[in-house]
Amino acid sequence: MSRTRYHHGALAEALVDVAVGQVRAQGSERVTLRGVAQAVGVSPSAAYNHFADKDALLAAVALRGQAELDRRIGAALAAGGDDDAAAIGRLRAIARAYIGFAHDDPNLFRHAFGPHLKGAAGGHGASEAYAMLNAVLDDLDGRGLLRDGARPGLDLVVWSTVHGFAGIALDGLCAWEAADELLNGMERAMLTAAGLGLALR
Amino acid sequence: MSRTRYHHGALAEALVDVAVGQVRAQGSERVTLRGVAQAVGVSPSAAYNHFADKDALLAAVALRGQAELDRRIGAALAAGGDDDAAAIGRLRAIARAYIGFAHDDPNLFRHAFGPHLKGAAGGHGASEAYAMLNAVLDDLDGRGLLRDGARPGLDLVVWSTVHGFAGIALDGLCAWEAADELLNGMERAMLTAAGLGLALR
DNA sequence: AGCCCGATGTGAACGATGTCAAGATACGGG
DNA sequence: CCCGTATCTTGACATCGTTCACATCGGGCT
Repeated sequence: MSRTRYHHGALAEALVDVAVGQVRAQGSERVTLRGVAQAVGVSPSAAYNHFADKDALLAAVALRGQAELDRRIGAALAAGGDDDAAAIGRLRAIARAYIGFAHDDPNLFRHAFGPHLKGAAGGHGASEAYAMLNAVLDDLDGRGLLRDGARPGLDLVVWSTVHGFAGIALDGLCAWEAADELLNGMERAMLTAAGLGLALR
Repeated sequence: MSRTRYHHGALAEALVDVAVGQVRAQGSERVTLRGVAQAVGVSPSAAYNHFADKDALLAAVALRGQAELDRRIGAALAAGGDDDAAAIGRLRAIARAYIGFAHDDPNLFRHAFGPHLKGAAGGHGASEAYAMLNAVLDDLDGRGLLRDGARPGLDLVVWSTVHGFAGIALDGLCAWEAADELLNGMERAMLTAAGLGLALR
């Protein structure tokens, strides 16, 4: 088995790599199957040995986008201490990573949550990011930092809020700088007075 | 001035009408300039007398989508009494109308918040829906139903939450039925104990 | 009123795109 | 060593966005 099988070997992977780059740079609507193939150095129809459609290729790009979100959130949680303040900080870190992805990589973020997900992704339990958010919230609850009865359903509320803000800022409907205001408002709503004191310290 | 000026008169409006219908039915990505022109009964190039681009036409469709959102939220607020329970009900009604738009008209909703907004819309103050949300929240605050210090920034939090849930459900990442859970979670987070009692009654 | 000019629409054409069918080519197992 | 199969190329087709030259309507000026 030589390093490159036939002309390319892992053409599928190469196509997705380049497609991710072009989606990042130009937005998914301006990405062309022919353009991706040419950038890889291969004939346009070669792609049809690995993907049924242009849509199938774009679906793979969407999954890469989801993976990038998981990666960013995982990285944001890497550091941090063990006290209450650090627990609150982890929630902020998740939100900042999520919003930061949308801010730094708008085209890929938009595509990662576009109509191309339907074909491949599982339920919302499939996302690592969602599992990490639940762990952080459980931690806050265990520390008694959440208001009474606030925990059930809070994962969905927080996820929706952060995801929604990212989309709204992405559409230019509000300024990215409003993220601080959003996080403060979120924490004011979900934390006890003690937790709030820590968060605003 | 005859009823129809030249062959059509208000061709621009007719094109947008048909384009809105096709976006609704097929999703904005599958809408074709030629198809819209043919449905109106006009040559493809005729559209270029009224729109610079296909993108310009789609931008007009996006504005129609925003208007439809305003209309739905306005209609949801039409009825309702004057007591505290009705005030809380109006917040729920806004959220349900917003999510209902995404549920009933997924393609138009998605397009209304797509990249085509950048060209035409103003800041987030431009949306009537946003103004109505602020009025409802001010009313709740005036009635003392909001937790201490919760009002500043709450508009952005609520808007983000509802918008985010709509997007997440639209992507199939969670069930539409979770909307109830979301609304309960939101109210648990923002309302005082008294308000909560009313909301859950 | 009658002509003229601008607004509006038509038709044909060009380049680019997604997709497919048929043939060529290289890799890996017998 | 040879052959089947997976892989890639070539060429073609229909469709799409867009443009250009031209036709046609209709209101305003004298």
